[in-house]
Amino acid sequence: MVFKYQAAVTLAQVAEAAGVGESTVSRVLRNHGSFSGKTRDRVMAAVERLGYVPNRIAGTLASAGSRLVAFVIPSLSNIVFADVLRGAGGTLEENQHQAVFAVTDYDPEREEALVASMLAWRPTAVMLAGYEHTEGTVKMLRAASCRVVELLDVDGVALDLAVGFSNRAAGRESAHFMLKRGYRRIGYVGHDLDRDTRAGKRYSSFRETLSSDRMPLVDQEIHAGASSVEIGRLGLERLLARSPDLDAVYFSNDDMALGGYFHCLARGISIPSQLAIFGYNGLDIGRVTPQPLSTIRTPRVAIGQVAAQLVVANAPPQVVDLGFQLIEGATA
Amino acid sequence: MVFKYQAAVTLAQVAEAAGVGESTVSRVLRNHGSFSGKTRDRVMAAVERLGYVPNRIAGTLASAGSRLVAFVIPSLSNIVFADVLRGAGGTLEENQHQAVFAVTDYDPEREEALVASMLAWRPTAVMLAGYEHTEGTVKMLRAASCRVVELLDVDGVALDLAVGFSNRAAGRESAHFMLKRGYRRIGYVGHDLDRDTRAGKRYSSFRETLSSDRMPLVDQEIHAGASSVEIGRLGLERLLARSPDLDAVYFSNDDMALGGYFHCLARGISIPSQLAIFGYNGLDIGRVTPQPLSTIRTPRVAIGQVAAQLVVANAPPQVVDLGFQLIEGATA
DNA sequence: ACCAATAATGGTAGCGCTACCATTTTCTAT
DNA sequence: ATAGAAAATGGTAGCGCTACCATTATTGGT
Repeated sequence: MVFKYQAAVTLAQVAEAAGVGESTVSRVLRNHGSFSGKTRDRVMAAVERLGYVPNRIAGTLASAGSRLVAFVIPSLSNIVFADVLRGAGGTLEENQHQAVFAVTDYDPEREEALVASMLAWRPTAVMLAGYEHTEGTVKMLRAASCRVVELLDVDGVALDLAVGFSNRAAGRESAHFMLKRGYRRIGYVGHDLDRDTRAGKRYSSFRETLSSDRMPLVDQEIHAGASSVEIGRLGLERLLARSPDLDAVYFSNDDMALGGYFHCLARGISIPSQLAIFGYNGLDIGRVTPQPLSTIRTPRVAIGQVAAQLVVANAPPQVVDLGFQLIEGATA
Repeated sequence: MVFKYQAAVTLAQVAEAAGVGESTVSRVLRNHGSFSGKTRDRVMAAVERLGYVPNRIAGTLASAGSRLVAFVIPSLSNIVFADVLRGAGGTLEENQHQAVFAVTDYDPEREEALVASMLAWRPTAVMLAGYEHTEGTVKMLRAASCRVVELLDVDGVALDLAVGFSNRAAGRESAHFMLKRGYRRIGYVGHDLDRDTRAGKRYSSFRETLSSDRMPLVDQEIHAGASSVEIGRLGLERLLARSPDLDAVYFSNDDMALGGYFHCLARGISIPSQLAIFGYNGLDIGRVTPQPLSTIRTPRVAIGQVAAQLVVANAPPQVVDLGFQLIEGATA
């Protein structure tokens, strides 16, 4: 048993009902070209009466642009991408574009497959996270007649447009901050660095900065899977079991850091005197904890907005570095 | 200056290059109908060589279904909808469907506009949050030849398909639980109930249950805007300033409850002996706090999965109640 | 070797719309 | 009034693909 409710009304039927030509209906509906007020009323009345909804599939095929913007992002659970989407969403909508998305789960092969499937919709632009893509993905995107925006990173060579900030600089500044505060036995708790390449860039840059200041990373605990509050808590527990004398820990992001923070609360480890905690992202929740989380705030919503603006304005290829802000909270 | 990279390759060009007819290429690409192995190799070689990407706009217009599923959701920042999308995403992808989405910001008028714009893509299905829609939205959806799924609620009359649980039952069970635990002076901290109608249903049902047990709600603090950890903290602070003798507070969701929890931690209010806290949603973070949050866990990912399955299977109209689970944490 | 199945292939009419051009109607200035 | 410009409208060829039908090549059973 199949559930189809009724055949869709077509523009031709509206034209017939309104007693005008198809092109007239099209002009009225798009408010493009000239037509009289009387005609417009007749057309709109027919549209209303028949419940006509334009078919954008046909419209797109007949004209040029799809006004579709494809987002191929690693995860939806990660608030970072939700924020970027939110930022872009508003701007796109104001400019009559529509967002389509697909989730890669941080898998480059899936990204390639999803980009291919997105390109089949002939989007105005494809938005991706970061610079690390498979060869196949890059080839397709180069060949495609659409804009490409790489988000949340500027450390590398962009395909076309890029909007983000430097993850390497974020790692470096975090390290400088912690050293300046006098922490000497620093550890790291992180998640899957191979897949989340931006976290990997922060990590290596953090680590290198410590080393070049002759204060190398004492110990680290890296979980193979995705980041989460729970994994952050567990990671810190394990790290401290091995290296109880750490005086500070750098986390791969705020979710992880929050887990570490909760672990300290539960175990009565006083922050930051016994152990300092530093995160990354600047999530809202980190501002409301009893002690505000020391972290780096990233302009996620703005990244989405700027990316969308560049696309709708068809701006020339460029890299926009929106920077970040170090938040001196109470945990480090 | 306009940036177009190259005109897209068409199926006709592939046919030409492979030395076969257009229909043969189409059959090979869709692996539908019959063709010889030799032909398939020739076609695939040409596809590869030219970098052909099928145009699904054209394909959809020529055939029937768009294989597009439209999500019109209130918010992306709210993890609830991200979870639902994640649940649906996998199933849809396995069945070669694509998710398109738009965000209403809990505004019914925006929902109406967005539904209209989504219907223009002739989606296979439209997924909405809850039962409360404008008259215009309902009219459009009834007239549309696509499936409609209302998510996250089953208290009401569904347009077509519905997948969720009873928010009224959730409010009722929360009240029963708190009464059973012996709390007598119960308060409520919530957010915008007019817009988030599901939170409104939980609230009124919670309140009625208390009243019918002759233990009416003592005080409440309701914030006009969206929910957040910060607003939860602030709400509890204000509520306690007015009614310091409360022994338990019910929050409109876990984000809000977490804010309340942090407030208590910061003020040294011991939980649950001095004040009990009860949330709603069963967010992961609530399990990792020093004291696990008492709350109701909702099957968000499963709701997305089931919704997607019903749509791809073109199941008959039905309401699926996936229930919820009361979590006896340590905060109430 | 011969006929019926069956497999493989090509041609082509739309899908519903927009872009473009041709035509008709209305307006404006003399 | 009347030419000339401007506004309003209609007709129709595609956009790139798929569904359908017609045609040709191949197969197997006798």
